[in-house]
Amino acid sequence: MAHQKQEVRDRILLTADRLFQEQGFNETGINQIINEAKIAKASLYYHFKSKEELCVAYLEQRNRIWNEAFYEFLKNKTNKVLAAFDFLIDRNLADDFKGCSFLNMLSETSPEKKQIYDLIQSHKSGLLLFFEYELNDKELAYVIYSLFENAIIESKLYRSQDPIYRLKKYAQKLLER
Amino acid sequence: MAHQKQEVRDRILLTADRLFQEQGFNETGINQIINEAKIAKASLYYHFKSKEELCVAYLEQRNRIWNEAFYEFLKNKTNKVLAAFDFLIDRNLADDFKGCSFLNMLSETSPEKKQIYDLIQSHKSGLLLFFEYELNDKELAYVIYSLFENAIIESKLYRSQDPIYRLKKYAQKLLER
DNA sequence: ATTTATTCAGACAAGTCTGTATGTATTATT
DNA sequence: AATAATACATACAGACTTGTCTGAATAAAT
Repeated sequence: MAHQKQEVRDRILLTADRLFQEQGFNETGINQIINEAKIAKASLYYHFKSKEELCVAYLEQRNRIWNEAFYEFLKNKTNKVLAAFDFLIDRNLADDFKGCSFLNMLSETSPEKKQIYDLIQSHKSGLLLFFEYELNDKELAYVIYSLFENAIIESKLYRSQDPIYRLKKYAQKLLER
Repeated sequence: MAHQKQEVRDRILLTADRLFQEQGFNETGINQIINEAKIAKASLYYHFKSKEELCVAYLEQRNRIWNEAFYEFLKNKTNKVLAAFDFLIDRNLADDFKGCSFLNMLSETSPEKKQIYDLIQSHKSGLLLFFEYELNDKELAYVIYSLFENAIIESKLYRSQDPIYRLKKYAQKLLER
């Protein structure tokens, strides 16, 4: 096998990752991806047999990247639950308030695409699991998780970090009981 | 002015409303709308000068329809805050778990479309205002509002009413303090 | 050295998209 | 009855979409 194989495949995925986040899935065409990744169209279809398959690979990669960054960020934090909210602030600065890639995809796809729904579900389940693990209280975890999710959405909608600060504070109060 | 004017305009909006919800905005073409509404393309562009303008009218109408149904549902309920969660269950049954039209649009548009962002913001602000009015406690209202929002999203993602029941129960506990 | 895997460039198919243009027919207002 | 508003059908422009195909070039594996 050519040693460039991974390189080209990765370049496709990295470019798709960036464009899907910046513009959304349906607003990003195959042609734009191959132009910006500087690869031939035939090379894309050599690695992915359809745009949907590329979408699946994208979500898998996104889940990996997000989790790595998330747990890396929380590494040296004492209160990881509250620190999770700070992570959102960093992300908004990095991606200009594009919001959650998985929720964005959820709005751009349909339940018939089972593989895609599954990946979104498993990303969100993993996140909820984190809160459950940290809090040892499933009910409280689900509430904090909801605040966390809404913090992402509201900060995207208003293009402001304020909702995050505010919801973090409310989360803190709930933890203090 | 022809008395049919409103009729045709309404038929366009009603059809767009149904299709945008069923399939999403970007997945719905102008041609499908005019076919299903049984009107001429020129008639659509007579009433709306672009698809984006149709989008704006759609969101305005959706906000009206949603609020009417919402407050009608809550009319005879004693605990309106908790009843709001029951409203979500009804809506999921009616629209087959399509989720929130405004959040769906949020994922399909960009902040440059200011008018659209504004309409989404004002819909969500109105909803938050409802909770604030009912609860007389801005902090609690924002928390319940977050549970409500996440109830919509999770029930869509898992195509299940369970998240709503669960989050309603947690909301109830928060109210009881 | 030969086979196999990978990448390239780009034409092409077959369809979609939004929006415009044309001309006519119907309806309402004055 | 004359004028203006509305609605019609439909062709068309021009750009876009995903995906296929061809044929050659390069690189790796055997």
